[in-house]
Order: sequence, then structure tokens, then C-alpha cells
Amino acid sequence: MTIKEVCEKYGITADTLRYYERVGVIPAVGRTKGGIRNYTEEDLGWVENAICMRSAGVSVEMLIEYVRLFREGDSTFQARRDLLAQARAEIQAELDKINETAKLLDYKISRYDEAIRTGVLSWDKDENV
Amino acid sequence: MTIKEVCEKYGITADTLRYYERVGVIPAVGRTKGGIRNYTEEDLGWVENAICMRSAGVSVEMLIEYVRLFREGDSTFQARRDLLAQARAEIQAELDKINETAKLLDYKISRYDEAIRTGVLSWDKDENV
DNA sequence: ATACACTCTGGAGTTGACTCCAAGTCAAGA
DNA sequence: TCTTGACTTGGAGTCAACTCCAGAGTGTAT
Repeated sequence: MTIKEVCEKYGITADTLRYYERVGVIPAVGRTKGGIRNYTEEDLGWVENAICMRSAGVSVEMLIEYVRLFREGDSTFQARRDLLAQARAEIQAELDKINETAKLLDYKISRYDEAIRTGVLSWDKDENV
Repeated sequence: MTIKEVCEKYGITADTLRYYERVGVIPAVGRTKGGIRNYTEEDLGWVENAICMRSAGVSVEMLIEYVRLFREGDSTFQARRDLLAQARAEIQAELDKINETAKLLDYKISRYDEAIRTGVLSWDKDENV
């Protein structure tokens, strides 16, 4: 699969794919004899994984570390598990923060709706913005 | 309240507080006659709000727009409500993505745990990394 | 009144994660 | 073979959101 096809499949730019490979977010992709990238199913698995993790805010640095450990082989199983667990904990913290903010936003929006509905366009003085 | 006290209260740097004020994430803070910031309870409400929204990934740009609308007065009630609703939708999308990734991570971690426990350090060939 | 910690401003620098570009190479169709 | 569009690399540029700095002013304790 060419880089263009991979881009279209995942809605990502070729520059980003090359960047991911260059810095090690995904392992090196095989090439044709002319030097052009030829993505295998396994490569696509790595690409998919990178996109999924990045979309959740897992850092590029952490993904690089994971690939590095993966390349070192079976002796890094525990280290890889621990890295994933760390990523999991980080995104859980993120989830908690976002949920809290979501609740606050829901409250604020309901207060605005009420104010707009009743025509009373003011807050209690003890209430923040 | 001085900037230092606000920093300590919220675990944020003075530079960030001044930055937020300079770009308009929070409205201008009152000063002593010598020109030193003196945060009121209302200012703290804005600071708290900014920190909460930023921690959930709401953009600085959106917070600036909210403060701008707020300063324009009651005629912007609907616009402010809509902006909050937009922020709410954005963080919901973020929540959905993170939850999806969390599930994948949980699965991967359980697979690693199983592999480590049984001593069988290999995946099925159809399974990605 | 002097020291010392704190604060001010404007502007430059940093970080993470891309994103773009130039100059050259590759490959499929006419 | 020639053209045209896609691909290559290395390196520079961009963007959001801070973060740091120099040089100057403030304020309080001795």
C-alpha cells in the first residue's frame, strides 16, 4: 500500500506518516526497490495504533518508547506492560478532569438557558461567571 | 490577594497568570496604586474557571472569546450560551475518543498480563501490537 | 535609609507536534 | 521516450500555549 492510500484510509497527511516513522512512533516501513514506502498489514496496525493513541493525547514520546521496547524483543514485555499502564493512568486522569469540566459546562449552559427563557438576565452575586 | 498567593492557591505560575490576563483569558485584574495586581474574589472566580477549562483542553482562543462576549454585556447572552455549548460538544468528542482508547489500552494490558502470567510471550499472528 | 523579596512590562525563547518546502527520483500512461 | 504526478530526503517553518528574561519599580522589615 502506498503512502497516499494510507493517508486516504486514515485521513492523515503523508507528512505526518513520514514524521511518525522518522521519529519512531511507528517502526520503519519497507520500501520498493525504488525506495518508495510500501505499507504492509502489520505497518497499518502500527499506524492505526499511533492514530488511536495520539487522538487520546498519549504523547509521541511515549509511543516512541513503546516501539523502542518492542524492537528490543521479549525481554521488555514487563516494561511495555508498565508503559501501557502508565498511559492508561494518564488518560484516566484526563478523563476525570474533562468529566468534571463537562459537568460544570452543563450547569453553566442550563443557567444560561434558564436566564434566556425567563428573561432574567443576571446571576446571583455569589455565583461565578 | 497578590499574584504569588494566587499562584500558590492554584498551583500555577505567575507568568501564566499574567499571560492569561494579557491575552484576555481572564478580565483585567485591579491594581494597587503602585501598579501591583490585587486579585478580588471575582478575579479568583475567573482564574478558577480558566484553569478548569484549560485542564479539559478548552482552547485559550475560546476562553478569550467568552471573556470578550462577557464584557459586551447582556446582549451576548445567547452567544455566550452557544460558545459554552460548542465547548461542551468539543470536550464530549474528546471524551469519546479517550474512552475508546482507554478500552483498547485495557485490552492490551490484559493481554500482556496474561502473556506474562502464562509465560507464553507471543500474540496471535492476526493481532496487532 | 538600606536591604531584600516581590512585582512590573515588553519582548524573546521554548516545547510538542506537526507542516511545508526545495531539489531531486520514480513509475505509469500516451 | 517523454510527460506528469507521486514519491523521496533533510531541513526549515508554524502554531498554541506557555515560559523565561532584563531592567526597572514597589513595599516591608530592620
